[in-house]
Amino acid sequence: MLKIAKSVEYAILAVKYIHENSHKGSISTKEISNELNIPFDLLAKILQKLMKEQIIQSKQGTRGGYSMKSKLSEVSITKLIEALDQKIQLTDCMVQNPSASDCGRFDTCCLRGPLGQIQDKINLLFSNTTMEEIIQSN
Amino acid sequence: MLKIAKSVEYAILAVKYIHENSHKGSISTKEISNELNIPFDLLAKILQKLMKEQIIQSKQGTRGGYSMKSKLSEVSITKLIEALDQKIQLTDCMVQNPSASDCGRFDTCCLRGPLGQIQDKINLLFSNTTMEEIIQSN
DNA sequence: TTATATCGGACTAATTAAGTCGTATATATG
DNA sequence: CATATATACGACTTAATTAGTCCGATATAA
Repeated sequence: MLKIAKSVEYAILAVKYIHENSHKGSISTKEISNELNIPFDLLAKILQKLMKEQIIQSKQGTRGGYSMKSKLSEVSITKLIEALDQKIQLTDCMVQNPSASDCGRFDTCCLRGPLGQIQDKINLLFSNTTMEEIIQSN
Repeated sequence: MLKIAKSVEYAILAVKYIHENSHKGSISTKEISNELNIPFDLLAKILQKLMKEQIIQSKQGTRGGYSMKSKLSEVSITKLIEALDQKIQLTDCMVQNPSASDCGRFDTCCLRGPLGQIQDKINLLFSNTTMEEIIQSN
């Protein structure tokens, strides 16, 4: 219960790897995949999404690969989560403007209030944790 | 991502219902199932687990059903989660004594530290929220 | 021109979560 | 004491989600 997506885990590990090997220039998906034991195709999709959000930048073609674009201190876990089209959502009815189609018992739902508060706090935990802190803590 | 189990949702709703209808005596699974639109068999299993943990008590046979056993203020969401054999676990490697079989990259895993801290705080959020507060907030 | 990369969508497999079924046991009531 | 109505509990099936794979296209250094 309350698992974060594997793609988010992989993204954290990959960003760390790219940062720590930045002296080498562009780092290929293949290298990261091999070093971190992350399925190549899956990792490729993840890196492409991080690139679209300008967290990393890419260079195509031979000797291509990825390098950091954003500063580590600006890359929160929340930023990674959003880049990967994921979201923190404790229940089906915890959406922006919930309607009866989201919540089986919309009118009498006693969960949105208290769980909403918890969810907000969880969101803060992730948005206040940056890649800089994660890398320093090792 | 980060969804709580439906069984936990149902448990919260059911405990609320049992409490609010305590004047009627024992409340049957059938009544709760009908009123809250929760699948009967699933709800039955949930209530049995809550009973084993003494959150509610049961009376078998005709006119049987469930009534509250614990005080609302003593029933935290964490208590419900545990009664339902669920647990808060952000990643596969966030277990008590992680080994290489839990964590694909055990030695170099940079997630257990920072995510562990977040997980601890999430645990607190759930253990500090009781059914009393949930019911009052409506 | 070729080998090596990223790009990006469609598809499949695996895992987990949700829900169902069957049978046994308990008990109030006519 | 028979019957209807409940809980008890394990096994099983189905649905949903998540993870992982495949394929063809484009870009580019050597």
